[in-house]
Amino acid sequence: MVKTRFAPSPTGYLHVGGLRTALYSYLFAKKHGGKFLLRIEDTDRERYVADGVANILKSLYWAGIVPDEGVTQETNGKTSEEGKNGPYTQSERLDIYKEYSLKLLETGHAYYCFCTSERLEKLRADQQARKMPTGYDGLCAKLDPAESKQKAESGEKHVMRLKMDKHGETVFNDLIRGEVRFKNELVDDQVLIKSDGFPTYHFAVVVDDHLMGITHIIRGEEWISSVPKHVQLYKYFGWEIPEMAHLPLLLNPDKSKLSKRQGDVAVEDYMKKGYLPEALVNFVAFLGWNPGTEKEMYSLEELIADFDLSHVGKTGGVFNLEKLDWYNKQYIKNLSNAQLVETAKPWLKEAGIYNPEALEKAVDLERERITTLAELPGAIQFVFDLPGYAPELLVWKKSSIEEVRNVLPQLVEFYTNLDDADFTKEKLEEQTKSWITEKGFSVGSVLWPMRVALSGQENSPGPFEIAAVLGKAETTNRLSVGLKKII
RNA sequence: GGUCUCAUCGUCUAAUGGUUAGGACAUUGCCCUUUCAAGGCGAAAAUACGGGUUCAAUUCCCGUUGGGACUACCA
Repeated sequence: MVKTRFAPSPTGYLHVGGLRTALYSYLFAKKHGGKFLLRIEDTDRERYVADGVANILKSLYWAGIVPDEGVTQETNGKTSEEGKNGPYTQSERLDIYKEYSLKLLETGHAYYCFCTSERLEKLRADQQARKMPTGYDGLCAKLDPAESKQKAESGEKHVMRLKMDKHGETVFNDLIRGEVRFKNELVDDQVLIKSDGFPTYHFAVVVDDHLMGITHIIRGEEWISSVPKHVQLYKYFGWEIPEMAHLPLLLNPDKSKLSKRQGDVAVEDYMKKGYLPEALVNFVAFLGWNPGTEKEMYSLEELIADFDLSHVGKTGGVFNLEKLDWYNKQYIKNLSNAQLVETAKPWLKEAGIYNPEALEKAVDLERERITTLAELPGAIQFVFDLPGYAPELLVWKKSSIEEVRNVLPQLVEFYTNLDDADFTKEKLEEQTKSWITEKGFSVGSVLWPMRVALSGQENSPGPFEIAAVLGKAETTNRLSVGLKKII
């Protein structure tokens, strides 16, 4: 059975690139009827952020990417675990790494290293100065194993390194790039266990992926050059090597690796700005993948059905905000009024205008005009509070103030005589337009001042839609307010 | 510097030997129209360069150039 995993480090937030990696892993697993696992790689104590895990989980669940196994989130938001291969947080698996590292030591595939960071730095500086490839020189590999074991056990500060077999080359088949080969002589004797007793990524990832039964490793391209070390480890342990797929990176507009410096990279940022999860997921899925057809609106379910690693491209994709905006607009447009009010609840509440009943109609006025949910309260504000506006705004460019003075009182009178039941968009439009014809006015000379009087804005939805939302009393009231401004 | 890797409109991409090189976003023209949106119909816009292979190269091979990743007791 297919089993994939996403293994983030809790360094603060979920990066949009991470979201895409998680999404592809999730889609691939679901597509093949398999399982998607979430593991937390917190072996770097210096970069650890306290609520990092909760944060990542929150973003993932928001996007609809729910793990079948590993670290999960309960409905109350609490973090928990699911599955029999745990613990799924690396800092809780230290004894496991120790056990396996000792096995490597016994078989002579690893060795203790007592080199100081000063020596390592100097070594590297020398190599760089001589324009040589950098890497550990293997000094401690020459130590007598028994002696070195005693030294380590007596408490001398040490790390454990992989004794890399430098002969030949490592060849593997990447599901996205095809055959990739590395000369083993250039592969470093990677540190496996750090001096603080924690494993490095390279060691933990191999042990965990094997123990947790991962069949397909889908991860970012930045890992491709460390594959030889991992392959070596698999071979030393006699384990089966999982399939691997290295995804191209997400890029800034200037084509550099997507970074915080050039815009928002946290999923949380987009959440807060009022992007819908469906839009972000759809957008991010298409950054590097396409179905090979011209369909581009995809729900998560549809993605699962059509996703295919063979349609994942090899080139890095620029994170293009304009396209994301377009997707967001599409998804907002497709929401029902009730759904729109509900999904925009946090922003409406913050603006102090959350009231489902009153909002359902109002929200419909602006749905095609907003890009994000965060814009909604500001956009419909005029429905509740008529903004102040300059009297001149009431005059249409092809009309005159005299004409407004003539038209507006008659319009107020006309609307005063209508029934409340006439205040629907359709009826209002029909009746008003025939009234305009009857009176011999030009359409714009009536509708422009009407719209401005009702919205207080230069740009707004159409006058009939607004009037229908406002109702008879408020409509005639606002019309009268406008009239007073120009008398 | 070394290793790996990538290269189609501004951006995301389709086309895996034969197409007027297709679509989407963005840009832009027109229509609709009381404004802004939305919508409809158009336009402009790409195979990095140089060699091969082939009757035929976006497509296969080599080189050049350019980009990116990695090169930590970070992931």
